[in-house]
Amino acid sequence: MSKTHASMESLTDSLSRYVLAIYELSLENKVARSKDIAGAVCVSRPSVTGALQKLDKAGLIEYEPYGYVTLTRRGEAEARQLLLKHRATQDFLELALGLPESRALEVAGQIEQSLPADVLCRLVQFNNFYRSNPDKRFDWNPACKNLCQILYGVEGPRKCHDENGIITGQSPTLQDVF
Amino acid sequence: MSKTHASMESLTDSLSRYVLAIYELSLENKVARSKDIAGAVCVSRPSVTGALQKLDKAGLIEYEPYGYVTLTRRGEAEARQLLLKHRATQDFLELALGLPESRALEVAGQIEQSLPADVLCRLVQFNNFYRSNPDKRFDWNPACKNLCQILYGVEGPRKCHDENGIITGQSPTLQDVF
DNA sequence: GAATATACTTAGGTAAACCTAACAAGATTC
DNA sequence: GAATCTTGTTAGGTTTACCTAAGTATATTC
Repeated sequence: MSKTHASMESLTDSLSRYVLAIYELSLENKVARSKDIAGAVCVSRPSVTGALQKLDKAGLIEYEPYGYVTLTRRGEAEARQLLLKHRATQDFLELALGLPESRALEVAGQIEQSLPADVLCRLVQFNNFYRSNPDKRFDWNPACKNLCQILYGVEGPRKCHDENGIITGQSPTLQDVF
Repeated sequence: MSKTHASMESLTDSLSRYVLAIYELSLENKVARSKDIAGAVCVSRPSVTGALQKLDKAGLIEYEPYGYVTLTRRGEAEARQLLLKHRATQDFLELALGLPESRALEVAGQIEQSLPADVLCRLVQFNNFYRSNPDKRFDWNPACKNLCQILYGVEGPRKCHDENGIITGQSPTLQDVF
């Protein structure tokens, strides 16, 4: 019988980061240890303890104080779903928006949380179509007009990517034209 | 001279919702009143008071207790940027992912927050390209294979859109196949 | 097997973002 | 102009998610 794990309609952003870390550590090292989770999620060890207690209550991990951590079947399903969201987002950012891999990885981590399953489903289909139809892709080369020219027919204050199509980190001050 | 408004590197998700509401109410009614902001953001009136105090300190609004609220120049710039993020996201969801307008609006509100400016810039360019090149679009019609077929070569547990290409709200249980 | 080091937890605190209940300031009405 | 809304604020509480400092368990070393 054990616990009444409150099932929890949907994981918070914060908790899902822990789930993902546990999943990846388990693949690497067979088991996930609290200290390594802290490292992966970039929080203090006490924060991990608190998160583990919640995840345990929610039935997503198997966990005894001072013991190793493993994902339950439900936890693993959750982790895979998160991973798919991440991958789909990253794919899209590289494939369709032409972001360099490192930046796509960064941004995907911010966006993935807010992808509902129906949108994810379509995004995956879209990516696949776009991947296998290179002729339909938007050409991200320097010859492309920049945002402000396309949108407003005026020269913008700054470009958002350099001559090589690599983003500069500087964004155009959209306020000036919108 | 006045206040040392702490400038605040970046608005929190919550505060930006208030800024947007103030912007839209100002357009409609000339001025924004606390009660209407509460209605627009869907929070209690005390929550609005708290948020206004923070936004005032950050230099984004002009605000005296018991008075009307107006955006400063910086606040207005912030609001326009947020609006652009929202519009770009919604456009993308309809144009590229084929979501119906109402659903696109819903989901855009969740995703927009996490769009950095460099990605926003590219997204706008992408949308514009996609809008003016209908031949390059992915055809979201019922004949298209569903997610699971494309990805894994197997029939999925459920479709994520019905015969008319309208989403059902039901998402496929990706866990089962991924 | 006692001493030390590492790993984990508890205790207690902070900050953001919300809430309800109660009070105060403006605006309306009679 | 006093009584009564309506609106806005303060007071005090909750939850989530983090933190540091200090104590406890386990593992390692001598």
